[in-house]
Amino acid sequence: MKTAVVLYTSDLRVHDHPPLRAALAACDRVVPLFVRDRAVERAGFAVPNRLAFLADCLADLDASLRGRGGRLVLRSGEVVDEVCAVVREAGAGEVHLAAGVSGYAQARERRLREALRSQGCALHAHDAVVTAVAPGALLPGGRGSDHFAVFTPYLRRWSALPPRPVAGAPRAVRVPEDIGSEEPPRRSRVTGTSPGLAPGGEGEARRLLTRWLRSGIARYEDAHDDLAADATSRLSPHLHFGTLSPVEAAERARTAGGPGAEAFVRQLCWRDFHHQVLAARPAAAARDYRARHDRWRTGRAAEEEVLAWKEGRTGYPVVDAAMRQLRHEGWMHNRGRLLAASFLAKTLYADWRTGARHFLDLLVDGDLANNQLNWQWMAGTGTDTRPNRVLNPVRQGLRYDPDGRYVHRWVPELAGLAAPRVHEPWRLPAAERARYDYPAPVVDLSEAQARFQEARRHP
DNA sequence: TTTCGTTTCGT
DNA sequence: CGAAACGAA
Repeated sequence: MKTAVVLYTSDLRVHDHPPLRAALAACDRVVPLFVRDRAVERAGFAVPNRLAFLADCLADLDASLRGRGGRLVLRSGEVVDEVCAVVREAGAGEVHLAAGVSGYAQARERRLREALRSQGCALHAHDAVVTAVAPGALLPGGRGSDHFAVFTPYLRRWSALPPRPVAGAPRAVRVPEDIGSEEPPRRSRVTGTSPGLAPGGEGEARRLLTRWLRSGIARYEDAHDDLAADATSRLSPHLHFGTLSPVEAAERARTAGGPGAEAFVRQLCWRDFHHQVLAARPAAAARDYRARHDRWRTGRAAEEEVLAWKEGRTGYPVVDAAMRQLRHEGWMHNRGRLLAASFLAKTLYADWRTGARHFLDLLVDGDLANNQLNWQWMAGTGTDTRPNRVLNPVRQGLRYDPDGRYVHRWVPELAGLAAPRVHEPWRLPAAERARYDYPAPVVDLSEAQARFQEARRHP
């Protein structure tokens, strides 16, 4: 009787799950294991929004496994210790998991492999579980480089790759009976979550994907940047927790076809792109990918401005709308992320890490690779070789929220003010402006622009 | 085969 | 500015 452990991390599903399939193919019994990792808590990544979403995911995964005759085993502690303990209890000869990209995930895999070897247990890390294409599977032509630094050539190669076949969910999962498990966490017990937080779980992910492909994706190409249209897939939390397989999402989108599908698959490729950058440069999670020698503003004034940004009261309506959506939903429209990030890093000229951290504190899809590298892209320290792009929040508002509906939704103080004026309320005559209980701009745009250009001129 | 210079282009 | 591709050497 052979037994395997499947360590779940960011892959909380039963469909299209190579580690689970491999374990079932090789062994009679499998222990599906999730460890609430103390190291994740120590790093401050176990935030309410994601803990609540995670609770849904674990409950759903447990239910799916029970429907197949198994169950999910839940532990908490140091991940290596807990896996080793379960391996011992189950007499397992192999452990399967999805390969991860972050420095932490890479170290975890290394430490796990070492610890298990001394117990005579093998570790199998599976590619193309967290991403559609494994980091390092595609490399640029010229020698020396271990990753792509430009998206377009990466997309070309990524698109030409034959996709890994999508694996179905297993019919049966036989789990040894004497392996103890903790109670799964309850979503309702998590405090401090965003009121409009989306539900988690693989079932929800699959319903969302089906609905998206049937009725949402068709207008994605035209409307994905329209803040009020809210025409994005909202699949990001499911991709982050792995309740949805990126391989399956891409495959089913390609089958659905059309320009919307192509634009959506392109976003899945962006996700892989950022993962392969982080896998090759794990330090980029906390340090400039390209040093631009920025002297980010510090001190009292800057801190106050950053606080106004976090609280959605910068006086720039579309920025504030985006920041309030983040607080309320634990999610933000992608266009909102871009303009909010540009505002912090370029207009306020505050350290991108401060903004990235705030996003990770609230985003239900808060993903190290996507979040940190998109922030770096916007801050001009990322892979982009043209570091001086600044998004003007007024122009962004006029362009991506032309009728002001997004601002009206999230900044109700301005609900009575029509576009285009809603994007620059400070230009209202003083008497009229006083009717709206809305702050004046924290900084002047042209002053901010000059300050930024000046700082970049003198490294 | 490998290295180097040139051209193109970048969410 | 600098990555990537490509063709010349």
